[in-house]
Amino acid sequence: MARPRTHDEALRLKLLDRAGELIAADGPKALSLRKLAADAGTSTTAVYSLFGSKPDLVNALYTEGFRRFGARMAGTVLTGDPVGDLVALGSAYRASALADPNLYGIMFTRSVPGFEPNEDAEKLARKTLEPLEAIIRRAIADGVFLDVPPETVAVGCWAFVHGLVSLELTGNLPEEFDVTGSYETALRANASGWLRSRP
Amino acid sequence: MARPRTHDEALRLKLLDRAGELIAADGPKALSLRKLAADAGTSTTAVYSLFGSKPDLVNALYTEGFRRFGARMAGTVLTGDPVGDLVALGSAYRASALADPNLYGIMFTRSVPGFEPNEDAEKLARKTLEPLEAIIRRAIADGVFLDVPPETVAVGCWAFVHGLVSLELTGNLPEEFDVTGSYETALRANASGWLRSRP
DNA sequence: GGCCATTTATAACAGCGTTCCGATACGCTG
DNA sequence: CAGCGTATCGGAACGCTGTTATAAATGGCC
Repeated sequence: MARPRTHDEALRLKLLDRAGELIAADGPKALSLRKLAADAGTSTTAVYSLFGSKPDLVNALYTEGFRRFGARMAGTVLTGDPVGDLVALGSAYRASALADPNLYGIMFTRSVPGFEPNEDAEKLARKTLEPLEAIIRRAIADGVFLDVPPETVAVGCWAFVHGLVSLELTGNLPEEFDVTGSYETALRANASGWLRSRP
Repeated sequence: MARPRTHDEALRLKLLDRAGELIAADGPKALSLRKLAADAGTSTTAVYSLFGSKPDLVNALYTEGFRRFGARMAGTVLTGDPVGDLVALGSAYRASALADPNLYGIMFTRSVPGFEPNEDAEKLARKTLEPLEAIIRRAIADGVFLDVPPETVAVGCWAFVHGLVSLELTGNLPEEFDVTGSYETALRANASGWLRSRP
């Protein structure tokens, strides 16, 4: 019917790879379609026929970011102790964010102006929180956590780690503050707040 | 010695006001020096002699944002009950963010690419958290909270409200999630995690 | 083999932050 | 009061951005 892409899927991957590198190196502001196309040995219009627009390209990065992130979350080994498991999940969350801070910015803090994830990408993003919700539902059912809506607890835990991580990444925390040293203590305190009774 | 500003302080305020309006209306991306200057009836170079650069202008907005924010924080009435007071402070924090979400983005989530607050602005920002730290120091000294470094608790509380608010503002929370309804419950749970013993 | 849709590259458009230039207008000095 | 020096201001230009119109090249289908 029509001319197939001469550059094929290979160019698509090359562009995504290079886009990730540019963002990782100098932040989201350094991602320019012109530079990206030049680095990949093509022209800007190729990006447009492959992705549609810059936000659409960022959407592909967003999706890839959540794929990796979801794998880390799902791969965390759990013990059955709700508080301990929430701490473990929180640690994996931070490790994931620190491993690729600029990708984290795209995924959670809208660091690329004008980009909004599409519906599919958002659905994938939401699915990565399933391990968290499973732990909480179980803890409530077992009578270990307070009997409140599970989403309230899940959002509370998520907000806590997201807040800590994003304050850290944006440099809002005082320089002398030792995040790594306080992180688990704080995670444990936050999770303990949902316990029905103190251990 | 030199020619004083013909436009005086009046233009400076006019520019800042209009800049705030532009950002409030269409987000940080809509703040263009050209449009700003045109709206104020002057030219872009005036902005440069008054502020130095676009980031410097944003720094002025940042400072103004923290001035208002600090006033709200300091104006919160406290009762002496640590958990209740932390909930009250957290509510004031969210109210402040919802009142001017785009300003909140400038202050806490680096929503303007290329902007970094200068030292004075950062010092002012840090001072707005003093009411929070006072409550916590008192609660630890009174033996009501766990005996951990106060900064750990303060950052933990701050991270929690910041996380919740920023997830809400960036639209990352599921649409059906009722933030207002869960907010105080979650705040209370988070603060309770630091209690030495359950009430 | 020729049609046709589609990708591709070149170049243009509109916008951005910033800077150079020349003119202007003020404060200080004589 | 005159004039110099200097900071400010408006207009135009520079180099960059995302996006798009135009036109050439290309591979599948009849």
